[in-house]
Amino acid sequence: MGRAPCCDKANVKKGPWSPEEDSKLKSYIEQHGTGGNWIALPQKIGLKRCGKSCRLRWLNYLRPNLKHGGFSEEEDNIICSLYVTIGSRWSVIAAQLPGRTDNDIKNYWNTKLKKKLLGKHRTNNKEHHQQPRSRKQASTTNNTSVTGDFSSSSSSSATATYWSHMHMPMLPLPPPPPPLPPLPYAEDNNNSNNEEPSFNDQDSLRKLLIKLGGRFSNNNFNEDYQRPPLDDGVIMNFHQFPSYENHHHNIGSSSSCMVSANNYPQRLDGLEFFYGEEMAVTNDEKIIETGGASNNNNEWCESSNTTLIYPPLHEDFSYRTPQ
DNA sequence: AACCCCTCCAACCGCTCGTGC
DNA sequence: CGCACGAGCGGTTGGAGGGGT
Repeated sequence: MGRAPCCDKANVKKGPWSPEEDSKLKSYIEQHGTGGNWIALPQKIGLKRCGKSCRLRWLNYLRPNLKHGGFSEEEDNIICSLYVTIGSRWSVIAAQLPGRTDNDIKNYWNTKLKKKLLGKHRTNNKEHHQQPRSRKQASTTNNTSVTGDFSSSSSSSATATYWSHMHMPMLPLPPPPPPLPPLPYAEDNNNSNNEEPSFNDQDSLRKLLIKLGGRFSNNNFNEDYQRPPLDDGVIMNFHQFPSYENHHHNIGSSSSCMVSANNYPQRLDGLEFFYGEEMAVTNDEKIIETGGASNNNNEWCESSNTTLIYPPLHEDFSYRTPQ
C-alpha cells in the first residue's frame, strides 16, 4: 500500500512547460497568489499539471528576480562553504543566495562546482598521473576520483591549492569534534570578548534555522543525529556564521559535522577531497567510524586549540541574516 | 556527415515533516 | 492519538545540445 498519488497522473501533463502554461501560471499567481494550496491551483487556472509541478515551475523558473546561470566566484565560495558546513541542504544554501533556487544550486554543485574541485585535484595529480588522451578517458578518470579514490595522491595539497584558488585560506583537515564540544564563544578564547549572540537555547537555534529556510524538527536534533542539543554540527556551524566577518575562526566547536564522529551520521558526500584522504582513509576509524572517541578527543582538543582556519565564505562576505 | 559520448538542467519522484481534523 | 493531506525537500532522471572522433 503506497501513498495515494497527489494528483490524477493519467490526466496530468508531464514534461517541459509551454510558454502558454508559463504565462497562465505566472499571471495567476501574480494576481492571486498561490492561495496556499498548490494542489488546487492547476484546476483553478485550467492547467493539466500536478500541483507539485506548478509549485516547482514557479519556484524554480517563473518567480520574479530569479537568476539563472552565471554563478559568481563569490557565490561559488558561499556554496562551497555552506556545503562543507551543512551538507546538501540546498534550500538553506539557496536562502543565502538571493535569486538562486535550491534546484539551481543543486544542479550547479553536481555538474560544475564538484567537478571544479575535482579538476583542481586532478590538476595537482598531473605530475603523478598520465593524463587521459580522450574526453572519455578523462571522464573515466574523473569518475574514479568521484568515488573517492585518492589513494595515490596527496589530496591535502590539492585541497590547499583549491582553496587558495578560490581565494580562501586553506580548509584545514578538520579533526573530529568532541562528543561534547565547548559552547561557542563561551569557551573560545578568541571570542572571549565577543559580543556575538550565543545561541545557547535550542529554541533560538531552531528559529534561526527555520528562518534560514530549513526544516529542523526536534527529531533532527535528538533523533536523526542522536546527539544532545547544542552539540556541534549544523547548529554550531550556524553559530559561526556571524563571525565569518572575522575571517579566522577557531574550529574547536565547528565544522566537520559531515565528518563528525561519535556514531553520528557521517556525510562526506564525495567531499573527501575537502578533508583529505587521511581523514577518510587513514584515520577512518577516528573519523568515519568513530565508535570510541575517547582517545581521539584529546587529539581533537589539541587540534582545536591550534590556529585552525575555517574557510570563510569570501573576503567580502558577511553573513546575511534573512529578513 | 554521422555517430557517439558527455554535460547540463528542467522536471519528476519519493520521502519526510507539519498541520488540521 | 492517529490518520490524511499538502508542502517542501533532496535525489534522480531524461532529453536537448554540444563537442570529439
